[in-house]
Amino acid sequence: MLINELSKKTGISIHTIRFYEKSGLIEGKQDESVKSNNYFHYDEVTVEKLEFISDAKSVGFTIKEIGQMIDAWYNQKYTKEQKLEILDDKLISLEQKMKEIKEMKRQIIEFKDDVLNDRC
Amino acid sequence: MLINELSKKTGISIHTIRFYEKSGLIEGKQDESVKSNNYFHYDEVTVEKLEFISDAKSVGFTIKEIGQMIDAWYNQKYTKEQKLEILDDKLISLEQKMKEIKEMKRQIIEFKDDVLNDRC
DNA sequence: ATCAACTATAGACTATACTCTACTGTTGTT
DNA sequence: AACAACAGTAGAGTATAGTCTATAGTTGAT
Repeated sequence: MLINELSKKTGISIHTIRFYEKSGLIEGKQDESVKSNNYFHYDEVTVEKLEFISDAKSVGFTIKEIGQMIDAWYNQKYTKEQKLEILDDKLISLEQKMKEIKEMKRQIIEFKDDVLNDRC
Repeated sequence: MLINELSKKTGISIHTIRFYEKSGLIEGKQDESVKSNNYFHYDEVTVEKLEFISDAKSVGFTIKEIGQMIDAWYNQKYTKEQKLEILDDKLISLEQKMKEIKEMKRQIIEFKDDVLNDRC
């Protein structure tokens, strides 16, 4: 599919998709047999990746971290051991985020309690 | 205390503290009786606020959102009802973040499984 | 053949959250 | 009095993550 269809499928703007491509997160390929244009074609794996990017961004991962994860899963840039290390690293950071969120919840509930009891 | 001590106590740089002050998150006060300088003085509540800011930032809240929460707790800018609404709103967004993190964990564990079983 | 809709590239612009520099004035110790 | 260490303001610079504009060429329907 071309970029317009990819954009519609994922809900991510064409500009942003191009930005992700420049950042190395995704990659379209050009049809060598067609010489009249240089249009890029994208496959279902790219749709998957973009969905993953959206999810990963919303939990706070940076483009760089997301790129690492994508490389750890879809590419052959790393050895099996390196891939597992990267993914484990991300799991640990998610655990950390979980803890911080729980603590923040506790804190806000305390704030609420103070508001309810006119202690602030 | 003066800004240097505040910085050392909280581990937040003087520049960043000034940035937070300009952004309206914290507020030092000047000693009216001293005319020779315009040094700002900070209290323990400011230390508390800065610690809260650090925590809130690391769970992904923006300066704006953090400002709202601080206003909801330390200031009289909002009515009791508005304060509770703001805090409840933040609790909901934390719940949402938790869900997303759990889903991302599930996803990464799946990736790991694929790596372990040579499915990618 | 024309024209809207699409594609690509390059680069400018924006928002957020800092981070640093320049400059000036104050305080405290020697 | 001198001077390092600290204080303030103003504004420039940086990194991240987009977002938009300009320009030019391509495709497909009429």
